[in-house]
Amino acid sequence: MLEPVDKHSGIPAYLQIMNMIKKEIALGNMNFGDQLPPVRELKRVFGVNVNTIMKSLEKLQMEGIVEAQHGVGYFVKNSKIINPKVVDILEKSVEELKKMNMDLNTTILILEEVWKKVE
Amino acid sequence: MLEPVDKHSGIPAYLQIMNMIKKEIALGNMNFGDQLPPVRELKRVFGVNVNTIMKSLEKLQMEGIVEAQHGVGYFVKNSKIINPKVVDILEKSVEELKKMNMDLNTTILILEEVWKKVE
DNA sequence: AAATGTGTTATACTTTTATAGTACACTACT
DNA sequence: AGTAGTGTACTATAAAAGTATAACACATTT
Repeated sequence: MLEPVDKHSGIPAYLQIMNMIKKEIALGNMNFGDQLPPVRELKRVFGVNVNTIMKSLEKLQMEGIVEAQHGVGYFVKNSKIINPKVVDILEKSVEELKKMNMDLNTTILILEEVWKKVE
Repeated sequence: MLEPVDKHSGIPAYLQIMNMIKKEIALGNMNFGDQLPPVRELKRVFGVNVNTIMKSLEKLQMEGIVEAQHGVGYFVKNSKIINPKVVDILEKSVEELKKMNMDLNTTILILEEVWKKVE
């Protein structure tokens, strides 16, 4: 689930953290009302400084995805779980793409391009 | 094709530039042996400084995707064009995903997760 | 030889990202 | 009241990313 940040990816740590938390919520591993691990725990899990955690959480709060309660903790505010069918669709596509020796990065690049054009 | 960098995305400019060039090559819009636009032109197109362009091109060169020729230009060295079927697969998936009101960012998050698990 | 177009390098500066450490404030519980 | 667990705020420091500007070096054309 929550893994240490990749410090060599070039992507800012706070963005990676935001994305991992968003992913957990989208996949239903964290649900509305759930309490997030304490900032000191998150700091340990992600392997970054408290300030970096704070920046991620503050941004997530601005996006309305989590909510802070002083002295208590952070809570999931967003209830938008994705349709399980989404995972099915992607699994089938990924199976085919892997057979064609596609790598993840290139796939994402093409996906972004296709996304602009479709519809 | 080549668009100005998004300075508010949080993704470093040199990474965005690398990705756009990789995409052009993967889609077959740039082919083996083709000359890239001059650095001063790229600077104009992407809306960044020459040094940022140089950083992107040097990294692409290290990855074996382009090659520099001093005083002449940069050339595409990589010939790996993707199978057009890849675009077909993704187009169909994107159509369905858009019907379910999925957004691009969430889709990419789930895709990364699915990529790890499949096969 | 000169001019032009190309890549290359250097310097100084600003902003963003991240680390580290410390202290403070609020809540829940006994 | 006290204490443990939580978030919050502040300062200082450093590293990375990007900008602005200028000069330099190589290749091609005239």
